[in-house]
Amino acid sequence: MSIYDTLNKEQKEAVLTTEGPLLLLAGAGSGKTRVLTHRIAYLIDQMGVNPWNILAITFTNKAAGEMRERVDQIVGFGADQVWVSTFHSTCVRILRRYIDKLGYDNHFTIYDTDDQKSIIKDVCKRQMIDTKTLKERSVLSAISSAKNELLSPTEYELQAMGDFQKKKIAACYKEYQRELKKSNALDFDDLLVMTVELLKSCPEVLNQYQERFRYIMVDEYQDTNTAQFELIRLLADKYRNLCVVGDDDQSIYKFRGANIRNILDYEKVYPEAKVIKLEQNYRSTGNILDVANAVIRNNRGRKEKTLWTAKEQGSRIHFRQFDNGYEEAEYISDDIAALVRKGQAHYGDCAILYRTNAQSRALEERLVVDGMPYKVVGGINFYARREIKDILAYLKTIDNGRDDLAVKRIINVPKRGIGNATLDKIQSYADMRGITFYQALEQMDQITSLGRAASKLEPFVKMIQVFKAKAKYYGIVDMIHEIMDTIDYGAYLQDLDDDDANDRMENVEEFLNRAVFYEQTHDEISLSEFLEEIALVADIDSLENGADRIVLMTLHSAKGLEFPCVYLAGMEDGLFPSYMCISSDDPGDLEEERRLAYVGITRAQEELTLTCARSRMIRGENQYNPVSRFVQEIPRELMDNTPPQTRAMEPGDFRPKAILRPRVTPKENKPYIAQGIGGLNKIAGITKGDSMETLGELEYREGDRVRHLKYGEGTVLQIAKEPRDYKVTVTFEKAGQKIMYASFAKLKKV
DNA sequence: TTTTACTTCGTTTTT
DNA sequence: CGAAGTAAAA
Repeated sequence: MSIYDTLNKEQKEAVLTTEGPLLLLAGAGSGKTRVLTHRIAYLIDQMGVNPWNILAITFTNKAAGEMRERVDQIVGFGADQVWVSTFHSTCVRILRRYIDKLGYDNHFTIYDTDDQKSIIKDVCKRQMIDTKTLKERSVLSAISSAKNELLSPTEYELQAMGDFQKKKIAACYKEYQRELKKSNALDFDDLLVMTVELLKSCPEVLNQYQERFRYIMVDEYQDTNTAQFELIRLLADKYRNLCVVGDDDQSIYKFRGANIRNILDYEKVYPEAKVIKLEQNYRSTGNILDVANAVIRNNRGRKEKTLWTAKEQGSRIHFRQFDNGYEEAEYISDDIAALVRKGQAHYGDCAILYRTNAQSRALEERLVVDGMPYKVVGGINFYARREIKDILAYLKTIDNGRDDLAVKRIINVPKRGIGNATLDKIQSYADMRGITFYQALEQMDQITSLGRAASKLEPFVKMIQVFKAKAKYYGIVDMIHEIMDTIDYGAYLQDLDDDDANDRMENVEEFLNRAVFYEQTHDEISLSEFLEEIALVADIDSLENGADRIVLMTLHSAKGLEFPCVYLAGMEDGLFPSYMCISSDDPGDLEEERRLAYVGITRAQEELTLTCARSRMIRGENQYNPVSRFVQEIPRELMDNTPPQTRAMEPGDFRPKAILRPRVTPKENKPYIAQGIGGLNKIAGITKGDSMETLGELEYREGDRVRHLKYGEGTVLQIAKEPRDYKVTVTFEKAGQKIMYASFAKLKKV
């Protein structure tokens, strides 16, 4: 009995088909990850393939991590040699080695969305673009789409002939790209574009990677865009051992450039391709599957397949309509509480999915009131938070002085009296000389126009130089401490907004934890590498498996996950499907939305509940929406409740009730912190289940002698109780007086 | 240069 | 409604 005997017929065939192009049409829950990992094992153990020659590509770090783990479990020897990674990390690894061939410095930085925005803002200003008619966001998304389609600025310009608007965008694209290059920076899309360009222009590099990656596997193939497709095609061109796995019914990233044709036309590009369909679902009950099939059936232009299950029919799915979003939230919260009470589920078995991130708020508020443990995935990215970005900008400046944006961000943080006027003077000097902003700073005595401002700049430059020198032998954690102490960041945060200071400090602490984790898990500590790993994290990556908490996330984030109990909230026409795509003239938009519904439904293993509200607060006003058309597509006999027919709104249909419920913001009263990214939900010294308000006792009092890791010994001058932490003032022998947070400072009584 | 008060605008979805 | 950006005042 081998590990391969546990596979069904189709799965087994997929595993044994090792040579040539292979398209795996894997329906939801059909065990595709299992097939992929077993296929890798089979290649290594049975076919004698060198693990070194295998590449497995996923979209998120989480997926990559899981695959890595499972491969490790079943492959006897050499599993760590298999290259398992995301598209973006793969590209970064290649570019770090060879991007100099494209005229970039191998030490490039990666710009995130915020960075992109500030660049494009500048560019638009210089191009004299009226941002009322042509918004920066649209320019940016046009550039992104162009890159996804591998269109260079010049090619885009050619295409724009005669189109006034497009010509403007083309000009922006060109200048935007020039700016990025000047800062030796790449945006997310560039990572792919540049890698493709590199492989196309350097045959010897291409050949090297073709030889290395003789067996290639791509997960979630339906979500690949043209650039990703081209990258894969190039790499696989020599040996043609390309196995792609995907489900056209789960293609939900068109807005991000995903090209559904990549999967639909796979057989045209690879005529010799073998196609295997995995249609047996191991995840959901028969009823849930029937619901999913009934909904997706309404889409045209899909590869025909019908999921089936050997599982029992299970209970009917649930449908409930409420007067407003608050009652919807209350119901879901109560329902989960009841399940848990009856012992039918754990919190961690339950997921609440919604269309837009904004919907999480009402749900969160309710869960907080009811004291339910939960965790929100998504929203504002952890690394996009102000306090984290500040520290990151310091690190980037120290690591790579060419990152103008980072330097400009921190030059007046904390306030040094350096304003826009000064910045502009330095920038124009830099432009004149063709040097970077930081280089201009270093030679500021040459900039005569600066006048008195120079005296404010000098200490800043000195400080960075000291940091740079220390960075040579300091670890990352030490470096962060050093920065924070030098600029007295805690005081700065408090000055900024006393209410938020605590939250922000917690985030900083979590950031430090990650730095510690990085140092512990890497033999060679490199600041650049650390910054790079951070740049490529997605929200979903943080979702840890073990925690017993209700998970809240968007339908998009939920792809690839499964839960015993799933709640789909906000099933209303206008919200889901969104108003945007109902009014769109492209019927494909609605189909994509329907696929999203399909993804949502197929996340459920046992119980599925659909909820909606008659009225809902959106953008500060009440909206009245009918029940989602996707609910109407579900046969009545599969539901425990009959949804009201969708019909046009008439006056007097709804009686909007005054909502008396006091609004509680999660911020003031949160048993579990709900923040963008996982792992965040711990506060030092407070274990899960504790309420934040029950502040632990401190082991020292005013007047006691204490020891600090960095400052050494001192005397506690004052302890002030704050909502979630103690603020301790200590006079240190060596370092002098410092004000710090107890949970952060980790003071020890002596 | 910094702070404050007022206006505007947005919601899909994110590696 | 709330965040974020802009104009005016200090």
